[in-house]
Amino acid sequence: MSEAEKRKTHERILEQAARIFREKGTETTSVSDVMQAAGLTHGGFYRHFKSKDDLVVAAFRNAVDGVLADMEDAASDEEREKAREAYIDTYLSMCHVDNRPEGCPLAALAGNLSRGPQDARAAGFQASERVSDQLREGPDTGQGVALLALMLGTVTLARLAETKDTAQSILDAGRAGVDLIRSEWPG
Amino acid sequence: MSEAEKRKTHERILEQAARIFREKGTETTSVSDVMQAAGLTHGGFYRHFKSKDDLVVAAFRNAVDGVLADMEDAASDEEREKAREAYIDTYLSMCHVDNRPEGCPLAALAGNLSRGPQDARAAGFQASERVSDQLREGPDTGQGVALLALMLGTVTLARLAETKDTAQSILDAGRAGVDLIRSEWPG
DNA sequence: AATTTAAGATTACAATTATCATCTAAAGGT
DNA sequence: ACCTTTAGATGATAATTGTAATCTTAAATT
Repeated sequence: MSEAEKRKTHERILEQAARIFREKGTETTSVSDVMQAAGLTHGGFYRHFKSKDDLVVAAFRNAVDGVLADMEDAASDEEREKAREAYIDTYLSMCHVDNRPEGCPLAALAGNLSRGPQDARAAGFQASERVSDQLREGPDTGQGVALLALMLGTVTLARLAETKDTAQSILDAGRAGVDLIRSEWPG
Repeated sequence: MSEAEKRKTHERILEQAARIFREKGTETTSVSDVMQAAGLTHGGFYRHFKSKDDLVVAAFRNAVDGVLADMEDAASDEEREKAREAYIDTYLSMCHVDNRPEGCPLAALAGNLSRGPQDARAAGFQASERVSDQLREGPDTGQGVALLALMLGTVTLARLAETKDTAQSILDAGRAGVDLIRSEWPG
């Protein structure tokens, strides 16, 4: 196993962890589950991470990097605006509601992180700042925060719905609120 | 132990469960933890509930009844309006951010419920309908949904913050959004 | 008063889990 | 070619947990 091979394995563990944690939650997912998803056995885990808590934070960060890439890597203001629009559309879509493993890490894990260890909560907070910072359109950071809060809450509620129809109507309500906040935000 | 005594015990288990589940989450809380908080040992648990999952649902419902009592029991429209205002103020307060055990059950558990068993998710959905129904001010149910989503998301984000100051600024952003949705909702 | 019932305590059990120790084979440096 | 290191596998350990069986005592019923 070369150095590069190890990095690849490390990355595979991270990515699978990011998926499974978002899908099933961190507490109901065992280290063994993650390693198995990465095509490994549980024993080698501690060559890569200090503890499960450590993995939770690293995987969360990895997931955040993934969903923010398009917006943060935008070269021009035009591109950023386009990426932001796409982000919101995707966020408030039925696809996002159904697709937890690749969806917003905050929508999936914020509740868990905030009652977890310090660095987990800190990672969650940093993520929320990065996202809301990308969402805001003016100098007031509050707009970005309100948008993220509304979007996150909307998907959380939609994921409780029993039918696609009700889920969709929840998404529609969230979208109407987002439009309002984007067009009428004071300042 | 009389019949009434049993009901009291049952209620005590429910209330402690509702508190601890909101505080620490359902997966990191054991049946034993709950029974201990109720001043009992774990053995008698199954005289009261079929399973832990059963308790989770019952405790959640109990918690929802608690937080909705003021609004749903309002006699007049004036009282209801007053209760709604108080609900929103309390919801978007630092006290709520700090006080998970007695806070909104959806803010504390929605993420967990939606990936749990059917009846847990169903209970979460019903709760969201009851809350959003109380929050809306007109015929459009969407407004209530948007308000709940924003408030729930706001508290979720505020609970990630490291300092009271940042938490408060998140609450302020949520409040501004709520005001907007209340004053400018279309229709 | 005698009998039955069941709430809650004690104990037991099987499954799961995070973490560690040990083993192996292959990579990299000598 | 030999030695050292280490990624990953296998296996062990100790703790926790959900659930069930059994026991005890006090209430409800006869």
